[in-house]
Amino acid sequence: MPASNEVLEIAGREVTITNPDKVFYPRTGHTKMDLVRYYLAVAEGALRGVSGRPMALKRFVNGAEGEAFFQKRAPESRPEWIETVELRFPSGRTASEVVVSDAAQLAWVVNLGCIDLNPHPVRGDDLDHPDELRIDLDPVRGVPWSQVRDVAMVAREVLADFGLTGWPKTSGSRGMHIYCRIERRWPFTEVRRAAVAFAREVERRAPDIATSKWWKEERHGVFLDYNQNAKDRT
DNA sequence: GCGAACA
DNA sequence: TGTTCGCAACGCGTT
DNA sequence: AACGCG
Ligand SMILES: [Mn+2]
Ligand SMILES: [Mn+2]
Repeated sequence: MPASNEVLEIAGREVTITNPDKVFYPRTGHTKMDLVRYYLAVAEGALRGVSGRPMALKRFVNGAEGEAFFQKRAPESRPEWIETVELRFPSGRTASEVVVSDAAQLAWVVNLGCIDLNPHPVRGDDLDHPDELRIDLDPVRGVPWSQVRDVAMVAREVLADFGLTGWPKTSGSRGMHIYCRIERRWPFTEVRRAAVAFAREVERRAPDIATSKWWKEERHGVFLDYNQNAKDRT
């Protein structure tokens, strides 16, 4: 296989795809270029989820079955059309994270080996006030998808009681996220408090299938991971 | 995945 | 020109 | 402060 790169013209930018023929999905033989094409096909929906939001890069440089690593800081070498925002941590350290808002930027992060996208629940212009409350459903090993769905339906009832609408999506290989748009009015600590209360209420209504216990050992069924709403979580 | 260092 | 090597996170809860 | 967790 020739190792020549592929240069795509996307949204008026030239995006280089390195190792386009590299197999990223050994079971099916799909390549890195296949993944790029996939993301371009679904770009409208993908961008709706990540646009304007800083994101952590989870890089699978050796394909979907290889080990991944997280990267918060945008690579130093990048096109001038890659946007970043500077996050500041309590430690005083900072990180310039990538903000993807168009298809060219999307293809660029996919080329880095990003298979799934991990945006923060904030917009780049206000890093301290989330506009999403995230209900993170993490099934413990062995819990069937149907049970994740059942818990989601309970979550929907609780949301409805508060006049909120949830937008579900798959997350990882077995979980689900339910995103709820909220006003950019509360800091992370307050949004997280709401998530804790929400998790406990779902657990109260469906104790046989849902849990809000932090320790793995104490969990049964589907874990409502309220800490997903803490700062610096994606 | 990539740039730097090295043969 | 080809190969090797180092590097790529951090907040929060519990004890 | 160290560890579990994602
Ligand atoms: Mn999850
Ligand atoms: Mn989680």
